[in-house]
Amino acid sequence: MATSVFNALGHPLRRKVMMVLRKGPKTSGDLAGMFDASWPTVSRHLNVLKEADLITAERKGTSIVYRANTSVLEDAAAAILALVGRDDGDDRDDDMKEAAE
Amino acid sequence: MATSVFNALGHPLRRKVMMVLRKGPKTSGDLAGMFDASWPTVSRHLNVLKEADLITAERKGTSIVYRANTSVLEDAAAAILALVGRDDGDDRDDDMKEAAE
DNA sequence: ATAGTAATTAGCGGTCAAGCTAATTATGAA
DNA sequence: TTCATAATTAGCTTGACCGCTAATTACTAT
Repeated sequence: MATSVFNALGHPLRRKVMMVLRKGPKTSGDLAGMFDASWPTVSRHLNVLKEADLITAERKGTSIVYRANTSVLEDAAAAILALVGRDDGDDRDDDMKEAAE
Repeated sequence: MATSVFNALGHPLRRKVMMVLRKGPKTSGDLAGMFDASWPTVSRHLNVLKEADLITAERKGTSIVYRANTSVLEDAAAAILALVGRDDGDDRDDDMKEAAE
């Protein structure tokens, strides 16, 4: 869960998409036109963001409108802050060997 | 810069290392013993975190002590919050086609 | 049905991340 | 020096990611 969010944000173009989207919804074509990458490439980046639940897609006639899902971004920020100091205890202890205390 | 931080946090084991390290410094051996992964594997994960400046390494006799670099985590959280709403204007507009307004 | 536009999916080549074992460096002790 | 321990680096395989072009799906309009 957190993994997919961080990985999604781990690409500059995808962060830029989030920056654009937080100002308002945009269609795939709008976004594809904003970057140097080809349309299919942008489309796949959008899919990565969607899989991470960072954006939502809604068909609007012939276009598909994308919107930022700010609550997930807030969750991600909270997860980092948990790493910093305050223990909000996310992150399951899988593949941990023992109690690690 | 932000890319390396997000990618570093994009692996569960590395987030767990950060969770452990924020409670206090640990040697590579300590950390290697906590996870199911082999020692070299853990070592490389530590290196990824170090490259992202999320941790620091200091030789202490025969061991190497790792410490969390909380300020970088705070920066990462700030970067996400910038994505959420407040415009602290990180993230350079590389590979952007135009003004995108 | 046909044509046109919007967007994704398929497929390809190249690169990079992740895991392992084995080999190597580095330090400390005898 | 020699031995033992700590940790990384080297080498390998597997699988995922990134970017492209070409092909395909989805919808609108005529």
